[in-house]
Amino acid sequence: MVPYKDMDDDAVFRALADASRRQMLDRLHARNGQTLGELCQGLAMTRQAVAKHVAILEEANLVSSERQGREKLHFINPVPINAIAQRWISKFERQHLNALADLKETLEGKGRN
Amino acid sequence: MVPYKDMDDDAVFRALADASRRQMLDRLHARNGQTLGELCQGLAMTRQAVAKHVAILEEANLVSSERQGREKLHFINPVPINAIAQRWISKFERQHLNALADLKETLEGKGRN
DNA sequence: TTGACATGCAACCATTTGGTTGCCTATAAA
DNA sequence: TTTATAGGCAACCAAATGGTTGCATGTCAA
Repeated sequence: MVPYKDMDDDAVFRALADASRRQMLDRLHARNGQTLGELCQGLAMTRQAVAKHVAILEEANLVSSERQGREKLHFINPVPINAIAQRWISKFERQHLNALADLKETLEGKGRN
Repeated sequence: MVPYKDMDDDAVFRALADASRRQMLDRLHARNGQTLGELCQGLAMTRQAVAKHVAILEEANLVSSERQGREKLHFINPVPINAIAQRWISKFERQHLNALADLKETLEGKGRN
């Protein structure tokens, strides 16, 4: 509803704070549309614990899901991560920004030669 | 000691999970080298609570500090945030990467004209 | 229809987290 | 040498977090 505010950031940052949840995002990134059962594999915890993590990822809008028959498919949503990277992290990222600026300047300089 | 591993990521992500700590980083970004007392101003919590947050930021290597007389000056360290942005978030950031690649290609194309 | 499978829901538990208060130490200033 | 200021340390507390177990529900297949 409300456009991106700091509260949304908070949910995303907190969702990303747990290594198991980051691993789930990794695995969804490797193969999108996995079921809850598939996400459970390789994680040393019960299915219910995984379901809770997934719920937190969904609340942060990092994962969306779709019920298909008796299965629930999960899809990663890169938008909130993008938003954080662009609006928050890039503030602290002088090196990257400067490197990009330098690259642009260098190449534009070449263009004018 | 050990180069950047996932355990380091974990400390950084968890340090970033708290809104008060992100605010402290914001404020250090706005003006570097603040004392503990200065960092306390405007935060609705005791100095001791702020000191704990600072300790967490220091353990995550996001902030370094230097004792100067009876004051302790705090400095933001952008390296871990850079590292996360580049190694972890950019994986999910197709748009940004593509935009950067496009820019590079465009400008290099100009250079060859 | 009956059984197996995928998921949901709720109660419960231990540990971590974010905060407090109280007191101590060190340095600067009067 | 007092006194005020900046910070450190430790005990304590409530709430959030990450996990469990037990059971219920919905759907596919034999």
